[in-house]
Amino acid sequence: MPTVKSRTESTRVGRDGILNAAAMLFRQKGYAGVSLRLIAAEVGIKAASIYYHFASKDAVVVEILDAGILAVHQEVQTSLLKLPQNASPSDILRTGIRGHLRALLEHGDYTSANVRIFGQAPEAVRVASLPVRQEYEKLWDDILENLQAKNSLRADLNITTFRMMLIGALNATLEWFDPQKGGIDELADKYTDVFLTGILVTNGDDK
Amino acid sequence: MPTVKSRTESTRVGRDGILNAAAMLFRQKGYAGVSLRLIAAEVGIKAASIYYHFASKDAVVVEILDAGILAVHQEVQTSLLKLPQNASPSDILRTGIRGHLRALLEHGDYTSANVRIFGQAPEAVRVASLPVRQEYEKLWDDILENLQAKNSLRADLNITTFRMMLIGALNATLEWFDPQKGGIDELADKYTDVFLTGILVTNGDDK
DNA sequence: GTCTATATCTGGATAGAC
DNA sequence: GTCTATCCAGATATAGAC
Repeated sequence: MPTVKSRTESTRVGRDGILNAAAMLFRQKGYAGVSLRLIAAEVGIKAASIYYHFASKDAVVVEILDAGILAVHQEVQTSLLKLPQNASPSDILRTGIRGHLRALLEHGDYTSANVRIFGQAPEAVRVASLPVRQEYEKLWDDILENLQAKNSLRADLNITTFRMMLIGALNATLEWFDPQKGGIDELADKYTDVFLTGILVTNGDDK
Repeated sequence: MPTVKSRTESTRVGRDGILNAAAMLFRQKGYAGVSLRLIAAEVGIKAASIYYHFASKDAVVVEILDAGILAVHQEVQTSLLKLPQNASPSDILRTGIRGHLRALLEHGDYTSANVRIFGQAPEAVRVASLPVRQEYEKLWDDILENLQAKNSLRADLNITTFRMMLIGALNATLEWFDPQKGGIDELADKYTDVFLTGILVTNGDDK
């Protein structure tokens, strides 16, 4: 797995160069749409050279999937840790949502590739990347359960279902988000507002 | 394009049989993961025979994409038309959401295939299926704009952004929904509740 | 660490028999 | 309307030179 440092520097050579190029291509074309020849061409080497660094195409894919989840996990977690102790439930959710969207839409070839190709990858690949995935899900479950225990979230809200709804909605932005038409933080605010208080005009607001 | 009738009967022969088999396979394996040989094997014919019915693999894909959107469109639209004239904003949204989820999760090889492969298909295929897609988006925009004009939705809600959030969230259920663990209508209710009024405990409810 | 060369397989697509 | 046979491009992967 590439180090966070080398990845943010978008290394174009060696092992990390292969992973960076592969992540970008998988994000665009999906699992079966990317060949080792294509990855190699992007890096500037020949396909056979990839086998010096990786045992197979799927070995490359597994590393990209794991790195993608880890990147969102870290972004969300460190954002939350920077919050003051007395942060409100709204602040906590807004910060988590913003962190996820930033990791996905801002510097996210690995994260985006994960969202795009997880569902199409062979069974063995999906199984191999499950543990890292489930840890991220647990991060959100913990956040949400904490808030519910403090009576900040509705008692009848099913945390597991809402977590899947939330992550699904956030990941879906990948299909249409255009940085030209609006910032990530503005988008995070809009999503947070809907999830927190919904879209209905509140009855009795103007009484 | 197959007729609705033959599609619900899951025809296994001829032109419609090819489309049915292809839709099921594309849903599972994505655009590049499905070969004409695989489709043919599923139907019980040889790959070359597909060319009697279709000009190319992408011709098959385009028909599946269009049929998938049309199926959701019709399900949502007819559900809404059955509502009484005095249906509440909540009823309208709940009905639309339930219709979309039913089309997607219940009898939805075409609809599911659309969600899965649209993003991976070649440019030409995506362009070809854009008009039908945009018509469905307009259906939702009309619903939402009507409600906002009646002052039922918050005035500051951006309809386009919310429509993308809504459809994205609904489509994402495809990745994890398991009919063994809960019904579609219950899921639709949970999603509707969150979208309508959010997840926060309302301040002042117990005053 | 990357190359050339190659083995083996599978992909979309076409020609022509039946 | 489906078949067999085939073309050719592209896929993963391996062997061995440099």
